[in-house]
Amino acid sequence: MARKTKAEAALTRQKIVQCARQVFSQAGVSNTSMEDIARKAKVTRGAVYWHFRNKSDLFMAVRADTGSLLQLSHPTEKSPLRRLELSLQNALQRLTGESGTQETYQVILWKCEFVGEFSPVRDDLMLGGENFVQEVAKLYRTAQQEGQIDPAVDTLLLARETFCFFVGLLKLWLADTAAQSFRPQASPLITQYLQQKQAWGKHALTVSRQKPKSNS
Amino acid sequence: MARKTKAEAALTRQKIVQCARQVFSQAGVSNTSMEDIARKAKVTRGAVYWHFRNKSDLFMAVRADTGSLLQLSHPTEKSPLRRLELSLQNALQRLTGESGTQETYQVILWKCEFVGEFSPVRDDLMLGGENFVQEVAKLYRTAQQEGQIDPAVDTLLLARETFCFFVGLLKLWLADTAAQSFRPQASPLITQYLQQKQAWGKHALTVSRQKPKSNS
DNA sequence: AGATTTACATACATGACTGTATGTAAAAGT
DNA sequence: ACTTTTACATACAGTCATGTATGTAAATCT
Repeated sequence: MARKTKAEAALTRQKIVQCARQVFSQAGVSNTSMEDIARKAKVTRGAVYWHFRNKSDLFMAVRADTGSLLQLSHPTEKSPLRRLELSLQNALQRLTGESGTQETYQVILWKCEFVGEFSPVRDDLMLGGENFVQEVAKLYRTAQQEGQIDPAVDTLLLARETFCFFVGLLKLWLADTAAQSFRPQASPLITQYLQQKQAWGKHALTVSRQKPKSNS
Repeated sequence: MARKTKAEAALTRQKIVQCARQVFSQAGVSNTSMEDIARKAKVTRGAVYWHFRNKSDLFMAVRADTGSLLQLSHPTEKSPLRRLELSLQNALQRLTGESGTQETYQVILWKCEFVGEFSPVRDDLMLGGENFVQEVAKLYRTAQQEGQIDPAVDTLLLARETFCFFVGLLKLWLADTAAQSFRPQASPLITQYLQQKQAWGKHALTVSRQKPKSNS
């Protein structure tokens, strides 16, 4: 019952966040009470309410504690399409390797209702998504300039398509909790998806070498 | 207070389902009480509990009352890729036109926690998805045989990709409740997505007419 | 060293929400 | 015509979760 030092307090706070994430991902956000979390963290509700105003506040902390999957990695890679693929594959690997990340996205995509106090979270997610789309669009533009993808396609639209694809992929990957049917296919899915994008490049090279196109 | 005839009872049941769907889509499943639904349907909880065992039972009824978006339409269309596009576009149109359909999918994709009694629903959704994937894979196979898409790609994997794309599209479409940013782009997104698939066909034709490939 | 704040644990008040039990009048069966 | 269901409305009991108020001992401040 001795009062904790500042560092110890930070630790219990961190533990509460971790346990909240776990319980959320198992029982869903609405279904877990503050006491469920407290019990798992081996504290009382008093501790939880001291660190967080309410459940949605705690939920925000859980999110803030988790890194975003939707960001480009491998900045040294020079091929834009290859870099995008590595980023997506890396996201999958993080999902597999980092249990906390997997739990958080499990909550976000299957175990949470974006209503009331949680609506801002959805908007925030969409904002992050739009950010990702813009960065991917840049990649696609340079790839287009390098003649790797069809100059006819709208790169911004293409980036949105990729975003849709990846959101769906994440959702289905997380749905396959038994890791039986979908998860093994996820990585080849990404590979083939991006191979198609540059498939044009191969054919276009063959074509343009024999018959240059006129600008439209 | 007069007892209702069988037909009238069926009507109140239907009304309860409709109101449940509306309230679910606005407040989320966990956040709505049986009385919320009863009030909206202008009955008491007694009526609701007479027709449905509990909330999850009512939720199943709401789902059963809604047609699936994930099915091929336009069976007369002979071009497989065109048929797929028409099906996806049709799904979007139904989402826009049929308020009940939109509400149900709003619930499924943003306002529901697939936990406990609701876990079977997720599995059922995935099953329906796998069914859709198989049908789309058939379309892709015939398209491939007709030389419309790259013979190198795995059509089953391609169908899963399309499923991912569409799931993500649905989710993002539904997130844009203001119908401002994403929804206007959804239809062109589908169009461009499927145009890319047959882009290979065009180039391949050009190439093969000038320089026939050898079989590998 | 004393005063003050911190980091909780404990206790309390309150309010949903659920499920069931009971009542009831009319419809449906015979 | 009489009995039995039906289709609810009403009433009741009980659980559970929330938020706050209070207590407290030690850490931190001055």
